[in-house]
Order: sequence, then C-alpha cells, then structure tokens
Amino acid sequence: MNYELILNNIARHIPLDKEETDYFVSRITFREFPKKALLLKEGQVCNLLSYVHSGALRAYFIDGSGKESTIMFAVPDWWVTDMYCFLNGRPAMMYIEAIENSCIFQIRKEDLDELYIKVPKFERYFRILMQNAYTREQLRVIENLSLPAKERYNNFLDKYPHIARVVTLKQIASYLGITPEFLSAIRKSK
Amino acid sequence: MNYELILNNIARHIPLDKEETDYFVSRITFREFPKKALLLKEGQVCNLLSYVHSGALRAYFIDGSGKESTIMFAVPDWWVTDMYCFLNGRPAMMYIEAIENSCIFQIRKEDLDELYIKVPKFERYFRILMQNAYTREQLRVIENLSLPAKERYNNFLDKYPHIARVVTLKQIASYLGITPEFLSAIRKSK
DNA sequence: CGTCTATTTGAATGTACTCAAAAGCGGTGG
DNA sequence: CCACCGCTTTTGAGTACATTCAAATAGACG
Repeated sequence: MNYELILNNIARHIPLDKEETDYFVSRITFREFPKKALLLKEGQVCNLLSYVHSGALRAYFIDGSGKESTIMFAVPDWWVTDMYCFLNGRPAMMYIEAIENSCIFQIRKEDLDELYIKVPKFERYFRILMQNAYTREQLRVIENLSLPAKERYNNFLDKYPHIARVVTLKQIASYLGITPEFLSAIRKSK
Repeated sequence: MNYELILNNIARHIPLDKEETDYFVSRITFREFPKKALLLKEGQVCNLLSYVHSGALRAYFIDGSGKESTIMFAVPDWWVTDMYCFLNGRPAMMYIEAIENSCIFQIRKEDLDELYIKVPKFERYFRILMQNAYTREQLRVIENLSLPAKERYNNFLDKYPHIARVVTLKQIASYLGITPEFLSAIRKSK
C-alpha cells in the first residue's frame, strides 16, 4: 500500500516519528470503490472517516421532496464523511458515492478517538483540518447569499477546475443549488 | 471579572487544573462594547478571537455592490471572529458589530498559538469548537440549497428564538439571503 | 445497435428583487 | 410632553431570476 500521500498531508501539519506513524497506519484501512459505489447511505451508521487517495467522491443530501443537493466533492488528498453524524453517532443524513474508481483510506470513530489519546498531536492535525473545513463552508455560505447563479458557476470553475472535468453538469447544478436546465441556460449565455 | 461562563464552557470539553486555568485567564482580556460599536472592520488586521460573555454580536460581509450579508450572530457563550483572516493573517473581509451592549473576552492570535504549545489540551478544545462550527455551517449550506426562504425563516425562528428577539428584520433578511421587503411579505403570508 | 442517462430547448409559472413611497416606531431636543 | 428626525417595516407595481414540465437531441456504455 502506498501511504505517501496521506502521510505527507499529515506531515505538512504535524511531525510524526516512526512509532507514531506506524500506529496511525495500523489504524487505517484501505478500500477500493468502483465508480458509482456508495460509501455511505442515509440512515446508516456513519462511523468511518474517509481519505481520498485517488479517484473522487461526492457527498449529497436528498430532501423531503426528493431533491438532491451536493454537499461536497472530494478529490485526492481530501477527507470526507457526514461529519455531523460521525461526531454525534447519529444515523447518516447524507449519501457518499464514488464518482470515479477510487482508492480510499478509512479510520473508524473509535480508533480516531483512541488516536487522539495515544498521539495527542493528532488533535492539532484535525483541529487545523476542521478550521479549514469551517472557513471553506463559511465562504460558500457567503457566496450563496451574495452571488447570482452565474457567478457562483464561474467561481466553481475557477476554484475546482479538476472537479469540473470529472463530474456531470447535473451534479454541478445540485452543488450550486440550481436546476440542470438553468445551468444549461447559464452556460449558453456565456 | 467573572470568568465562570467561559471557564465552564471550556470545562465541558477539557479538564483544566488551577495553573492551566490561571495561564489561560492571564492570556484573555476583557472589553465592553456599547451597542453599535464595531469590533472589526473590513481591511483591518484580524488578530483577535472574541468570546461573548453577555450581549450580542453580528458578523457581516459587504459585497462589491454594497449588499450586506449576515454571516453569523453571536450570543452569550459563543466564540466569533473572521476565522479565515484570523487564521491566515489576512486583512479582515468582514465586519463585526455589537448589536447590544456587550461584554467580551478576547485572545490574540499569538497568545492562542502559544496557548496551544503551553497547554496542548486546548488543541482538543478548539478542535471540538471547530468541528461544531463546521457542521453548523454545512447544515446551513444544505438549508440554503434545499429550502425556500419561508421555511428558512421558520427554521431560523425555531433554532434561534433568543436571537430573533434581539435583531432587526433587516438583519434576519440578510442572514437568510433575502431582501427585507421579501421577508416582510413572507411574514404577512404566515 | 439499442438503451439509458445527460444535456439542451422552449413555454408557462413562481419565487424573489427593485424601486418608490407610505406607515410605524424610537429617540432626542426644545 | 410634544414635534420632529431617522431608521425600520410594510405595501404595491413592475421586472428579473430561476423553476417546472415536456420533449428533442446528444453522448456513453454494454
């Protein structure tokens, strides 16, 4: 198994010695998911935090009326889970699917909690991750509130060009909170 | 000074001994802000993280066309800052104002960074805070994407009844991402 | 090649905005 | 204590942004 990517990610934030590294590696498991596979389904227990080594995932939510909203795309070197349910031991509210064949590392909640105790440095690592996730979501809220769909689409293309290449327009539309038909109209008007 | 509220908040997540408590207390400063005072202005350096002991704050953003979007309201026992700029040492993108006479504790970024080193338990404390902030923002994104304004307004009233009592309708509208006129229409139609 | 899904097109509709103005409300000074 | 000022909230008409529904077209995959 190739741990280079994930260990480098960690090394950018905290230094780990050999023993700590080994312990961490012993707590994560590797899985491959073919395109279209579901990693998580609404209602399931969500006790896994996933790291994308390669491929791409999409987290989405289906509301009462059946409308799908994309919460996030996860590309290589990203962590993803239904964080609220993962942290609070609640049944998942969201779906997570592979939008490409994907190689994923996963850690279980109980192992993560133990990791915090055995190697407290990981508190810092995940604090930083959570800070980044928080500020990213906040920026997205601001964008959603203050920009019309067309500019949100342009921003999306600028910010995530690699994702835009991989996903369908329908999925982008559901990330932006508009219908595929309207996104199509936006694209035509450019 | 009355540190009970803030120390209790911390105690709910991590245990501190006397020495650690004293050190923390020595790093925070107390300030009062009268209603309408600005704690932070766009463009200013944002090197303070604020905790609301009493009163209420509002963080907002003004876009290119002059439109104001409320990012968050902070009521007693909440932490608030322009997190992105605080963490990255960038000039502030947002404004933070007191919407009531408010008592605030503040910690400077450098002191916080030192606190993490001297009392690593605070890594855990702020990790948990950041997790909660992240999942809250994510929930808000989902709501904004999937619900019409009327339901977002009802949710807001349910979730933050105490805030709804304190702020103007204009401020609520700007939190929901709609115009005051439209919020007024929504209210009439109830 | 045929089937399934993604994307586009267009018409009709609904949701939310702009602008202008009136009404309500709170504070302040005479 | 009243009159006035400034700001919030409401109202209404006209408009723009975004959706729904139905159907045509284009692409992807077995």
